[in-house]
Amino acid sequence: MTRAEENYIKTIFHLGGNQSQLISTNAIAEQMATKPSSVTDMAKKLAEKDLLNYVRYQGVSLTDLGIKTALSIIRKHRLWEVFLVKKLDFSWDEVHEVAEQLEHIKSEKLIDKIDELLDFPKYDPHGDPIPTKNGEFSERDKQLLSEMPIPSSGVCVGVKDTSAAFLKFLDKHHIALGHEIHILEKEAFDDSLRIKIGDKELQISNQIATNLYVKVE
Amino acid sequence: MTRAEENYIKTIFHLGGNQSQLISTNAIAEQMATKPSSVTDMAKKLAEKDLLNYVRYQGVSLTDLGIKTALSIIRKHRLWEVFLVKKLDFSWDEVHEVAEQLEHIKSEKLIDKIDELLDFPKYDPHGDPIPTKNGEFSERDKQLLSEMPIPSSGVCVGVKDTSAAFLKFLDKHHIALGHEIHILEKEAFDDSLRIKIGDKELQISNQIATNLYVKVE
DNA sequence: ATTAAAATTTAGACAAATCTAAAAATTTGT
DNA sequence: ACAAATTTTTAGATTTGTCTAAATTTTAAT
Repeated sequence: MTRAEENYIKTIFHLGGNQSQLISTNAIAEQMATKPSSVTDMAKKLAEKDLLNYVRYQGVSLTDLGIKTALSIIRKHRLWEVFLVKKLDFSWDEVHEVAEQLEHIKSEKLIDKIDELLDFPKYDPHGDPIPTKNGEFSERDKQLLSEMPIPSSGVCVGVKDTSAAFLKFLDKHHIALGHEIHILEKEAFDDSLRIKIGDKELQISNQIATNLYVKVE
Repeated sequence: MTRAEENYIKTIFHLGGNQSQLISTNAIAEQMATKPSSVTDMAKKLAEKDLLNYVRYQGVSLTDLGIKTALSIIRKHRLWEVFLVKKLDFSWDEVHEVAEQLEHIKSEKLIDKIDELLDFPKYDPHGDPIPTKNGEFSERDKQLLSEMPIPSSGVCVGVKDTSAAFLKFLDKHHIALGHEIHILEKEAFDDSLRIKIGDKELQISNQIATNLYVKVE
Protein backbone atom coordinates (compact mmCIF):
# COMPACT_ATOMS: atom_id res chain seq x y z
CA MET A 1 0.00 0.00 0.00
CA THR A 2 1.16 3.49 -0.77
CA ARG A 3 1.28 6.24 1.80
CA ALA A 4 -1.54 8.11 0.08
CA GLU A 5 -3.77 5.03 0.17
CA GLU A 6 -3.06 4.51 3.85
CA ASN A 7 -3.93 8.11 4.62
CA TYR A 8 -7.27 7.79 2.85
CA ILE A 9 -8.13 4.60 4.72
CA LYS A 10 -7.23 6.16 8.04
CA THR A 11 -9.25 9.29 7.38
CA ILE A 12 -12.31 7.35 6.29
CA PHE A 13 -12.11 5.29 9.46
CA HIS A 14 -11.98 8.42 11.60
CA LEU A 15 -14.99 9.82 9.77
CA GLY A 16 -16.97 6.75 10.76
CA GLY A 17 -16.59 4.66 7.63
CA ASN A 18 -16.38 1.54 9.75
CA GLN A 19 -20.02 1.75 10.84
CA SER A 20 -21.16 0.70 7.35
CA GLN A 21 -22.41 4.27 7.01
CA LEU A 22 -21.46 5.95 3.76
CA ILE A 23 -18.99 8.83 3.99
CA SER A 24 -19.27 11.50 1.30
CA THR A 25 -16.35 12.36 -0.95
CA ASN A 26 -16.82 15.97 0.11
CA ALA A 27 -16.33 15.15 3.78
CA ILE A 28 -13.18 13.20 3.00
CA ALA A 29 -11.84 15.94 0.77
CA GLU A 30 -12.40 18.54 3.45
CA GLN A 31 -10.74 16.45 6.14
CA MET A 32 -7.72 15.76 3.95
CA ALA A 33 -7.44 19.27 2.53
CA THR A 34 -7.80 17.93 -0.98
CA LYS A 35 -10.43 18.11 -3.76
CA PRO A 36 -13.53 15.92 -4.09
CA SER A 37 -12.44 14.84 -7.56
CA SER A 38 -9.20 13.46 -6.15
CA VAL A 39 -11.20 11.53 -3.57
CA THR A 40 -13.36 10.01 -6.28
CA ASP A 41 -10.30 8.79 -8.13
CA MET A 42 -8.84 7.22 -5.02
CA ALA A 43 -12.19 5.75 -3.99
CA LYS A 44 -12.33 3.80 -7.25
CA LYS A 45 -8.82 2.59 -6.78
CA LEU A 46 -9.36 1.46 -3.19
CA ALA A 47 -12.69 -0.18 -4.07
CA GLU A 48 -10.83 -2.09 -6.77
CA LYS A 49 -8.46 -3.34 -4.06
CA ASP A 50 -11.41 -4.39 -1.90
CA LEU A 51 -10.51 -1.94 0.85
CA LEU A 52 -13.76 -0.02 0.62
CA ASN A 53 -17.27 -0.08 -0.76
CA TYR A 54 -17.91 2.73 -3.18
CA VAL A 55 -21.39 3.70 -4.33
CA ARG A 56 -21.35 6.37 -7.03
CA TYR A 57 -22.81 9.67 -5.86
CA GLN A 58 -23.41 8.20 -2.39
CA GLY A 59 -20.03 7.78 -0.74
CA VAL A 60 -17.75 5.11 0.67
CA SER A 61 -17.49 2.79 3.66
CA LEU A 62 -14.69 0.48 4.70
CA THR A 63 -14.77 -3.23 3.99
CA ASP A 64 -13.63 -5.66 6.65
CA LEU A 65 -10.22 -5.59 5.03
CA GLY A 66 -10.31 -1.78 5.07
CA ILE A 67 -11.18 -1.70 8.76
CA LYS A 68 -8.40 -4.13 9.54
CA THR A 69 -5.98 -1.96 7.60
CA ALA A 70 -7.16 1.23 9.31
CA LEU A 71 -6.76 -0.32 12.75
CA SER A 72 -3.25 -1.40 11.91
CA ILE A 73 -2.29 2.15 10.90
CA ILE A 74 -3.98 3.69 13.94
CA ARG A 75 -2.25 1.18 16.16
CA LYS A 76 1.11 2.21 14.76
CA HIS A 77 0.33 5.91 15.05
CA ARG A 78 -0.70 5.67 18.68
CA LEU A 79 2.11 3.37 19.75
CA TRP A 80 4.65 5.76 18.21
CA GLU A 81 2.99 8.62 20.10
CA VAL A 82 3.43 6.77 23.37
CA PHE A 83 7.03 6.02 22.46
CA LEU A 84 7.78 9.66 21.73
CA VAL A 85 6.29 10.83 25.01
CA LYS A 86 7.49 8.07 27.32
CA LYS A 87 10.92 7.33 25.89
CA LEU A 88 11.97 10.56 24.19
CA ASP A 89 10.32 13.18 26.40
CA PHE A 90 8.23 14.72 23.68
CA SER A 91 5.32 16.74 25.01
CA TRP A 92 1.85 15.49 24.14
CA ASP A 93 1.27 18.27 21.63
CA GLU A 94 4.47 17.62 19.64
CA VAL A 95 3.89 14.00 18.79
CA HIS A 96 1.23 14.07 16.13
CA GLU A 97 3.26 15.37 13.20
CA VAL A 98 6.09 12.88 13.72
CA ALA A 99 3.70 9.98 14.35
CA GLU A 100 2.03 10.81 11.03
CA GLN A 101 5.30 9.85 9.39
CA LEU A 102 6.23 6.92 11.61
CA GLU A 103 2.84 5.24 11.17
CA HIS A 104 3.81 4.40 7.57
CA ILE A 105 6.96 2.44 8.41
CA LYS A 106 6.50 -1.09 7.16
CA SER A 107 7.76 -3.69 9.63
CA GLU A 108 5.52 -5.81 11.75
CA LYS A 109 8.43 -6.79 13.95
CA LEU A 110 9.30 -3.16 14.58
CA ILE A 111 5.90 -2.14 15.86
CA ASP A 112 5.51 -5.28 17.96
CA LYS A 113 8.88 -4.61 19.58
CA ILE A 114 7.91 -0.99 20.24
CA ASP A 115 4.69 -2.27 21.82
CA GLU A 116 6.73 -4.57 24.03
CA LEU A 117 9.24 -1.86 24.94
CA LEU A 118 6.35 0.30 26.12
CA ASP A 119 4.84 -2.58 28.07
CA PHE A 120 1.75 -2.89 25.87
CA PRO A 121 0.05 0.45 26.58
CA LYS A 122 -3.71 0.67 26.17
CA TYR A 123 -4.01 4.40 25.58
CA ASP A 124 -2.00 6.97 23.69
CA PRO A 125 -0.93 10.31 25.25
CA HIS A 126 -4.25 11.87 24.21
CA GLY A 127 -6.20 9.13 25.92
CA ASP A 128 -7.26 7.40 22.74
CA PRO A 129 -7.26 3.60 22.88
CA ILE A 130 -4.60 1.63 21.02
CA PRO A 131 -5.94 -1.27 18.94
CA THR A 132 -4.31 -4.61 19.69
CA LYS A 133 -2.31 -6.62 17.16
CA ASN A 134 -5.53 -8.49 16.39
CA GLY A 135 -7.40 -5.31 15.65
CA GLU A 136 -9.40 -5.12 18.85
CA PHE A 137 -9.75 -1.92 20.77
CA SER A 138 -8.86 -2.09 24.42
CA GLU A 139 -11.80 -1.75 26.75
CA ARG A 140 -12.63 1.86 27.08
CA ASP A 141 -15.40 1.77 29.66
CA LYS A 142 -13.22 3.23 32.34
CA GLN A 143 -9.92 4.96 32.45
CA LEU A 144 -7.95 6.90 34.99
CA LEU A 145 -8.56 10.63 35.04
CA SER A 146 -4.80 11.05 34.73
CA GLU A 147 -4.80 9.14 31.45
CA MET A 148 -7.45 11.31 29.84
CA PRO A 149 -6.78 13.61 26.87
CA ILE A 150 -6.59 17.33 27.45
CA PRO A 151 -9.01 18.88 27.02
CA SER A 152 -11.75 16.29 27.27
CA SER A 153 -14.54 15.21 29.53
CA GLY A 154 -15.94 12.08 31.08
CA VAL A 155 -18.31 10.78 33.66
CA CYS A 156 -16.96 9.67 37.01
CA VAL A 157 -17.48 5.91 37.27
CA GLY A 158 -15.22 4.70 40.03
CA VAL A 159 -12.21 5.04 42.26
CA LYS A 160 -9.02 3.06 42.57
CA ASP A 161 -8.13 4.11 46.09
CA THR A 162 -11.11 3.28 48.29
CA SER A 163 -9.77 4.68 51.51
CA ALA A 164 -12.06 6.79 53.68
CA ALA A 165 -9.69 9.71 53.44
CA PHE A 166 -9.91 9.73 49.66
CA LEU A 167 -13.64 9.34 49.53
CA LYS A 168 -14.07 12.09 52.07
CA PHE A 169 -12.00 14.33 49.86
CA LEU A 170 -14.27 13.56 46.94
CA ASP A 171 -17.38 14.30 48.96
CA LYS A 172 -15.97 17.58 50.07
CA HIS A 173 -15.50 18.69 46.48
CA HIS A 174 -18.82 17.27 45.33
CA ILE A 175 -17.22 14.64 43.13
CA ALA A 176 -19.45 11.58 42.95
CA LEU A 177 -20.32 8.72 40.62
CA GLY A 178 -22.26 9.95 37.63
CA HIS A 179 -20.94 13.48 37.76
CA GLU A 180 -19.48 14.84 34.57
CA ILE A 181 -15.89 16.03 34.79
CA HIS A 182 -14.31 18.39 32.27
CA ILE A 183 -10.52 18.26 32.13
CA LEU A 184 -9.37 21.73 31.19
CA GLU A 185 -5.62 21.84 31.61
CA LYS A 186 -2.68 19.87 32.89
CA GLU A 187 0.10 21.61 34.76
CA ALA A 188 3.33 20.27 33.26
CA PHE A 189 5.26 20.89 36.47
CA ASP A 190 3.44 18.48 38.76
CA ASP A 191 0.82 16.91 36.45
CA SER A 192 -1.97 18.44 38.51
CA LEU A 193 -5.21 18.99 36.63
CA ARG A 194 -7.58 21.91 36.42
CA ILE A 195 -11.04 20.41 36.11
CA LYS A 196 -14.63 21.61 36.10
CA ILE A 197 -17.52 19.84 37.80
CA GLY A 198 -20.94 21.36 37.31
CA ASP A 199 -19.98 25.02 37.08
CA LYS A 200 -17.18 24.90 39.61
CA GLU A 201 -13.53 24.79 38.67
CA LEU A 202 -10.88 23.21 40.86
CA GLN A 203 -7.28 22.10 40.81
CA ILE A 204 -6.56 18.47 41.70
CA SER A 205 -3.21 16.80 42.23
CA ASN A 206 -1.88 13.97 40.10
CA GLN A 207 -2.32 11.66 43.08
CA ILE A 208 -6.04 12.31 42.99
CA ALA A 209 -6.19 11.96 39.23
CA THR A 210 -4.50 8.57 39.28
CA ASN A 211 -7.17 7.25 41.60
CA LEU A 212 -10.31 8.35 39.83
CA TYR A 213 -11.91 6.38 37.03
CA VAL A 214 -13.94 8.13 34.38
CA LYS A 215 -15.86 6.90 31.38
CA VAL A 216 -15.89 8.77 28.10
CA GLU A 217 -18.98 9.47 25.95
CA MET B 1 13.53 16.84 -0.15
CA THR B 2 11.73 13.83 -1.50
CA ARG B 3 12.60 10.29 -0.57
CA ALA B 4 13.90 9.59 -4.10
CA GLU B 5 16.19 12.62 -3.97
CA GLU B 6 17.55 11.54 -0.59
CA ASN B 7 18.27 8.06 -1.87
CA TYR B 8 20.22 9.42 -4.82
CA ILE B 9 22.31 11.71 -2.59
CA LYS B 10 23.05 8.88 -0.19
CA THR B 11 24.06 6.48 -2.98
CA ILE B 12 26.33 9.04 -4.63
CA PHE B 13 28.02 9.65 -1.28
CA HIS B 14 28.63 5.94 -0.81
CA LEU B 15 30.09 5.70 -4.31
CA GLY B 16 32.64 8.33 -3.37
CA GLY B 17 30.95 11.43 -4.76
CA ASN B 18 32.26 13.43 -1.81
CA GLN B 19 35.88 13.18 -2.96
CA SER B 20 35.21 15.66 -5.80
CA GLN B 21 35.65 12.68 -8.08
CA LEU B 22 32.97 12.33 -10.72
CA ILE B 23 30.65 9.34 -10.40
CA SER B 24 29.18 7.99 -13.63
CA THR B 25 25.46 7.77 -14.20
CA ASN B 26 25.98 4.13 -15.04
CA ALA B 27 27.55 3.37 -11.66
CA ILE B 28 24.69 5.11 -9.88
CA ALA B 29 22.08 3.33 -11.98
CA GLU B 30 23.63 -0.04 -11.24
CA GLN B 31 23.83 0.64 -7.50
CA MET B 32 20.22 1.78 -7.36
CA ALA B 33 18.85 -0.88 -9.69
CA THR B 34 17.49 1.75 -12.03
CA LYS B 35 18.29 2.99 -15.55
CA PRO B 36 21.03 5.45 -16.54
CA SER B 37 18.47 7.69 -18.21
CA SER B 38 16.59 8.02 -14.92
CA VAL B 39 19.82 8.98 -13.22
CA THR B 40 20.47 11.68 -15.79
CA ASP B 41 17.04 13.18 -15.16
CA MET B 42 17.57 13.22 -11.43
CA ALA B 43 21.12 14.54 -11.76
CA LYS B 44 19.82 17.62 -13.55
CA LYS B 45 17.20 18.14 -10.91
CA LEU B 46 19.64 17.83 -8.01
CA ALA B 47 22.21 20.04 -9.74
CA GLU B 48 19.48 22.64 -10.10
CA LYS B 49 19.00 22.45 -6.33
CA ASP B 50 22.74 22.87 -5.80
CA LEU B 51 23.10 19.47 -4.20
CA LEU B 52 25.51 18.17 -6.80
CA ASN B 53 27.79 19.17 -9.64
CA TYR B 54 26.75 17.63 -12.92
CA VAL B 55 28.99 17.58 -15.95
CA ARG B 56 27.27 16.24 -19.05
CA TYR B 57 28.70 12.92 -20.20
CA GLN B 58 31.18 12.96 -17.31
CA GLY B 59 29.23 12.27 -14.12
CA VAL B 60 28.32 13.91 -10.84
CA SER B 61 29.92 14.82 -7.52
CA LEU B 62 28.33 16.19 -4.39
CA THR B 63 28.49 19.88 -3.51
CA ASP B 64 29.18 20.92 0.08
CA LEU B 65 25.44 21.11 0.57
CA GLY B 66 25.09 17.64 -0.95
CA ILE B 67 27.71 16.19 1.39
CA LYS B 68 26.03 17.80 4.38
CA THR B 69 22.73 16.33 3.27
CA ALA B 70 24.24 12.87 2.73
CA LEU B 71 25.85 12.89 6.17
CA SER B 72 22.55 13.81 7.76
CA ILE B 73 20.82 10.86 6.09
CA ILE B 74 23.62 8.44 6.95
CA ARG B 75 23.60 9.69 10.53
CA LYS B 76 19.90 8.93 10.78
CA HIS B 77 20.28 5.52 9.15
CA ARG B 78 23.04 4.42 11.50
CA LEU B 79 21.46 5.79 14.65
CA TRP B 80 18.26 3.95 13.84
CA GLU B 81 20.29 0.78 13.32
CA VAL B 82 21.82 1.14 16.77
CA PHE B 83 18.38 1.78 18.21
CA LEU B 84 16.94 -1.34 16.62
CA VAL B 85 19.76 -3.52 17.92
CA LYS B 86 20.24 -2.03 21.38
CA LYS B 87 16.68 -1.19 22.33
CA LEU B 88 14.54 -3.58 20.31
CA ASP B 89 16.77 -6.66 20.14
CA PHE B 90 16.98 -6.78 16.37
CA SER B 91 19.92 -8.81 15.13
CA TRP B 92 22.56 -6.93 13.17
CA ASP B 93 21.44 -8.42 9.88
CA GLU B 94 17.78 -7.43 10.26
CA VAL B 95 18.24 -3.73 10.71
CA HIS B 96 19.13 -2.45 7.27
CA GLU B 97 15.76 -2.72 5.58
CA VAL B 98 13.90 -0.98 8.39
CA ALA B 99 16.58 1.70 8.77
CA GLU B 100 16.20 2.42 5.04
CA GLN B 101 12.70 3.58 5.84
CA LEU B 102 13.37 5.28 9.16
CA GLU B 103 16.21 7.38 7.74
CA HIS B 104 13.65 9.44 5.82
CA ILE B 105 11.62 10.53 8.84
CA LYS B 106 11.77 14.30 9.04
CA SER B 107 12.25 15.56 12.58
CA GLU B 108 15.50 16.94 13.87
CA LYS B 109 14.27 16.65 17.42
CA LEU B 110 13.44 12.98 16.93
CA ILE B 111 16.89 11.93 15.77
CA ASP B 112 18.65 14.03 18.39
CA LYS B 113 16.55 12.41 21.10
CA ILE B 114 17.28 8.95 19.70
CA ASP B 115 20.98 9.86 19.75
CA GLU B 116 20.64 10.89 23.39
CA LEU B 117 18.65 7.77 24.32
CA LEU B 118 21.48 5.65 22.89
CA ASP B 119 24.09 7.72 24.73
CA PHE B 120 25.62 9.17 21.58
CA PRO B 121 27.03 6.04 19.96
CA LYS B 122 30.02 6.43 17.62
CA TYR B 123 29.53 3.30 15.57
CA ASP B 124 26.57 1.45 14.16
CA PRO B 125 26.06 -2.32 14.61
CA HIS B 126 28.18 -2.99 11.52
CA GLY B 127 31.06 -0.95 12.90
CA ASP B 128 30.52 1.99 10.57
CA PRO B 129 31.04 5.42 12.14
CA ILE B 130 28.04 7.64 12.86
CA PRO B 131 28.43 11.26 11.71
CA THR B 132 27.83 13.84 14.42
CA LYS B 133 25.08 16.43 14.27
CA ASN B 134 27.65 18.80 12.76
CA GLY B 135 28.50 16.38 10.00
CA GLU B 136 31.82 15.17 11.34
CA PHE B 137 32.72 11.53 11.42
CA SER B 138 33.85 10.16 14.74
CA GLU B 139 37.49 9.17 14.89
CA ARG B 140 37.92 5.76 13.46
CA ASP B 141 41.50 4.96 14.30
CA LYS B 142 40.62 2.40 16.92
CA GLN B 143 37.58 0.50 18.00
CA LEU B 144 36.82 -2.39 20.29
CA LEU B 145 36.91 -5.83 18.73
CA SER B 146 33.44 -6.37 20.17
CA GLU B 147 32.13 -3.39 18.21
CA MET B 148 33.39 -4.66 14.87
CA PRO B 149 31.12 -5.74 12.05
CA ILE B 150 30.80 -9.43 11.29
CA PRO B 151 32.53 -10.55 9.21
CA SER B 152 35.35 -8.03 8.98
CA SER B 153 38.98 -7.67 9.83
CA GLY B 154 41.31 -5.20 11.49
CA VAL B 155 44.75 -4.78 12.90
CA CYS B 156 45.27 -5.06 16.64
CA VAL B 157 46.30 -1.63 17.92
CA GLY B 158 45.78 -1.66 21.67
CA VAL B 159 44.16 -3.04 24.77
CA LYS B 160 41.76 -1.55 27.25
CA ASP B 161 42.48 -3.89 30.13
CA THR B 162 46.20 -3.73 30.78
CA SER B 163 46.34 -6.34 33.51
CA ALA B 164 49.08 -8.95 33.40
CA ALA B 165 46.53 -11.70 33.30
CA PHE B 166 44.97 -10.29 30.16
CA LEU B 167 48.25 -9.64 28.41
CA LYS B 168 49.43 -13.12 29.24
CA PHE B 169 46.33 -14.50 27.65
CA LEU B 170 47.04 -12.52 24.50
CA ASP B 171 50.61 -13.76 24.38
CA LYS B 172 49.50 -17.32 24.77
CA HIS B 173 47.28 -17.00 21.73
CA HIS B 174 49.83 -15.05 19.71
CA ILE B 175 47.73 -11.91 19.65
CA ALA B 176 49.95 -8.84 19.54
CA LEU B 177 49.97 -5.28 18.27
CA GLY B 178 50.14 -5.19 14.51
CA HIS B 179 48.60 -8.60 13.98
CA GLU B 180 45.66 -8.79 11.63
CA ILE B 181 42.51 -10.26 13.11
CA HIS B 182 39.65 -11.62 11.02
CA ILE B 183 36.31 -11.71 12.79
CA LEU B 184 34.42 -14.65 11.36
CA GLU B 185 31.33 -15.19 13.47
CA LYS B 186 29.60 -14.05 16.63
CA GLU B 187 27.85 -16.57 18.84
CA ALA B 188 24.49 -15.04 19.67
CA PHE B 189 24.27 -16.92 22.94
CA ASP B 190 27.21 -15.35 24.76
CA ASP B 191 28.58 -12.86 22.20
CA SER B 192 31.80 -14.81 21.96
CA LEU B 193 33.69 -14.44 18.68
CA ARG B 194 35.30 -16.89 16.33
CA ILE B 195 38.36 -15.16 14.94
CA LYS B 196 41.34 -16.01 12.78
CA ILE B 197 44.87 -14.78 13.36
CA GLY B 198 47.44 -15.76 10.78
CA ASP B 199 46.04 -19.12 9.76
CA LYS B 200 44.82 -20.13 13.20
CA GLU B 201 41.18 -19.96 14.25
CA LEU B 202 40.10 -19.49 17.84
CA GLN B 203 37.07 -18.71 19.93
CA ILE B 204 37.32 -15.71 22.28
CA SER B 205 34.85 -14.57 24.91
CA ASN B 206 33.02 -11.27 24.83
CA GLN B 207 35.10 -10.19 27.81
CA ILE B 208 38.24 -10.49 25.72
CA ALA B 209 36.63 -8.78 22.74
CA THR B 210 35.58 -5.77 24.80
CA ASN B 211 39.16 -5.19 25.85
CA LEU B 212 40.95 -5.35 22.52
CA TYR B 213 41.27 -2.36 20.21
CA VAL B 214 41.59 -2.88 16.49
CA LYS B 215 42.00 -0.54 13.59
CA VAL B 216 40.22 -1.06 10.30
CA GLU B 217 41.76 -0.74 6.82
C1' DA C 1 43.34 8.81 -37.12
C1' DT C 2 39.45 6.55 -38.00
C1' DT C 3 36.15 3.36 -36.70
C1' DA C 4 33.82 0.23 -33.51
C1' DA C 5 32.15 -0.22 -28.89
C1' DA C 6 30.50 1.59 -24.77
C1' DA C 7 28.43 5.09 -22.12
C1' DT C 8 25.31 8.91 -21.82
C1' DT C 9 21.65 11.88 -23.08
C1' DT C 10 17.35 13.10 -25.39
C1' DA C 11 12.70 12.40 -26.71
C1' DG C 12 8.55 10.50 -25.91
C1' DA C 13 5.62 7.58 -22.99
C1' DC C 14 3.60 5.89 -18.61
C1' DA C 15 1.65 5.37 -13.74
C1' DA C 16 0.47 7.68 -9.42
C1' DA C 17 -1.64 11.36 -7.32
C1' DT C 18 -3.20 15.49 -7.80
C1' DC C 19 -5.68 19.64 -9.92
C1' DT C 20 -9.33 22.64 -12.74
C1' DA C 21 -13.34 23.16 -15.33
C1' DA C 22 -17.33 21.22 -17.19
C1' DA C 23 -21.00 17.79 -17.03
C1' DA C 24 -24.15 14.85 -14.51
C1' DA C 25 -26.71 13.41 -10.51
C1' DT C 26 -28.79 14.38 -6.18
C1' DT C 27 -30.89 17.22 -2.81
C1' DT C 28 -33.57 21.18 -1.40
C1' DG C 29 -36.99 24.90 -1.36
C1' DT C 30 -41.26 26.41 -2.31
C1' DA D 1 -43.21 18.51 -8.53
C1' DC D 2 -39.88 21.16 -10.54
C1' DA D 3 -36.36 24.51 -10.72
C1' DA D 4 -32.26 25.97 -8.22
C1' DA D 5 -28.50 24.84 -5.47
C1' DT D 6 -25.34 21.57 -4.05
C1' DT D 7 -22.67 17.56 -4.51
C1' DT D 8 -20.26 14.34 -7.23
C1' DT D 9 -18.15 12.64 -11.29
C1' DT D 10 -15.79 12.97 -15.70
C1' DA D 11 -12.40 14.67 -18.82
C1' DG D 12 -8.23 16.54 -19.56
C1' DA D 13 -3.92 18.58 -17.68
C1' DT D 14 0.21 18.60 -14.41
C1' DT D 15 4.14 16.89 -11.55
C1' DT D 16 7.30 13.33 -10.04
C1' DG D 17 9.85 9.59 -11.00
C1' DT D 18 10.39 6.17 -13.93
C1' DC D 19 10.96 3.58 -18.50
C1' DT D 20 12.29 2.37 -23.70
C1' DA D 21 14.27 3.42 -27.90
C1' DA D 22 16.86 6.41 -30.61
C1' DA D 23 20.50 9.80 -30.97
C1' DT D 24 24.76 11.63 -29.36
C1' DT D 25 29.18 11.76 -27.14
C1' DT D 26 33.15 9.59 -25.28
C1' DT D 27 36.42 5.86 -25.06
C1' DA D 28 39.09 2.15 -26.97
C1' DA D 29 41.25 -0.46 -30.70
C1' DT D 30 43.73 -1.10 -34.53
